[in-house]
Amino acid sequence: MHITLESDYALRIVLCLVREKKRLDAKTISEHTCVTLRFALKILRKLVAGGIVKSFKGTQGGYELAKKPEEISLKDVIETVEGTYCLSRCLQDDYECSRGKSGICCFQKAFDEISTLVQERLQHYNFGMLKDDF
Amino acid sequence: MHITLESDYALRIVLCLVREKKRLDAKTISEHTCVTLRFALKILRKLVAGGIVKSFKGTQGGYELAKKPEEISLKDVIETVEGTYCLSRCLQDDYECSRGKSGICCFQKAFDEISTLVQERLQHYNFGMLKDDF
DNA sequence: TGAAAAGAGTAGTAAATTAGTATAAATAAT
DNA sequence: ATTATTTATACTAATTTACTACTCTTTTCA
Ligand code: SF4
Ligand code: SF4
Repeated sequence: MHITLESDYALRIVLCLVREKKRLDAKTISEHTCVTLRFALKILRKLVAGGIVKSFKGTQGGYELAKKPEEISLKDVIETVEGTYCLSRCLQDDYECSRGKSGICCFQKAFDEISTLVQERLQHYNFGMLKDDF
Repeated sequence: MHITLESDYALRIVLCLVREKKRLDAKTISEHTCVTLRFALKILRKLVAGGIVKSFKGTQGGYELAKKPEEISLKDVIETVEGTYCLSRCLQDDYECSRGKSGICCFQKAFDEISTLVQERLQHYNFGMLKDDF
């Protein structure tokens, strides 16, 4: 939902793979990104499940990008890690507003509009654009 | 920083005052908004400190708006409760990125641009516009 | 063929933040 | 003076975030 440290780590990890341009093992990625090995492994699993990176087991294993840098947006990475972005938890499917009234409220409409805007902007930035100026 | 339940409650409280158009005590506000009395009192104090509502002590005391509805934006209320809005904690003044490198990073630049956009939109919506369709 | 080097999966814990409460003090109206 | 109200500080509980531990599986290559 929100952008947490975990998303930030995920972005760093993807950028690391973009820049090194070769298969890297989790330990190397961890060192390059200042994310602990265990946490990096956990995040990498999400990125694999999300189709952003490919993994290879065994000796000489590691991780590679599954797509071209310009095909990976900030939104792709963040939403793979956090789920759909939204400005307020009110917009989450399972959230039930404690105020008794039914129907859509004015705040919700505003939050929804803004969330869409944020998603569009996050979609706009991709790793093809970003790779050269970290 | 983010929009939490507390901000949401604050918005409901302000809208309640906008719609009732008269002095209300905390208990009444609490009932109208489905926010517990104690928590509503706490939020009301922040709104008073932020110049959005005025308080009156003693018998027949309570709270009134300190400004016209159209002069109160969603941003005013949210930032009074949460502090300056930002998309990622990276943008907070005191945050220190754990990655060793210095300088501004590409993600930070994107986050900053998007945060500004969100703030502009939150500023755009005010209680003059919203009061009639809750 | 089996040891070593990787990642996968599940569960757990610790830290931080959010949400909410309790209590005592101050103030204003009557 | 009494009562109805807000103010202030401190506290606790619940939830979420951040991170770790342990065990299992897969792959490579001597
Ligand atoms: S934005 Fe409206 S519907 Fe959503 S939680 Fe707040 S009051 Fe409820
Ligand atoms: S956005 Fe960049 S500077 Fe900010 S926390 Fe992430 S890596 Fe660090």
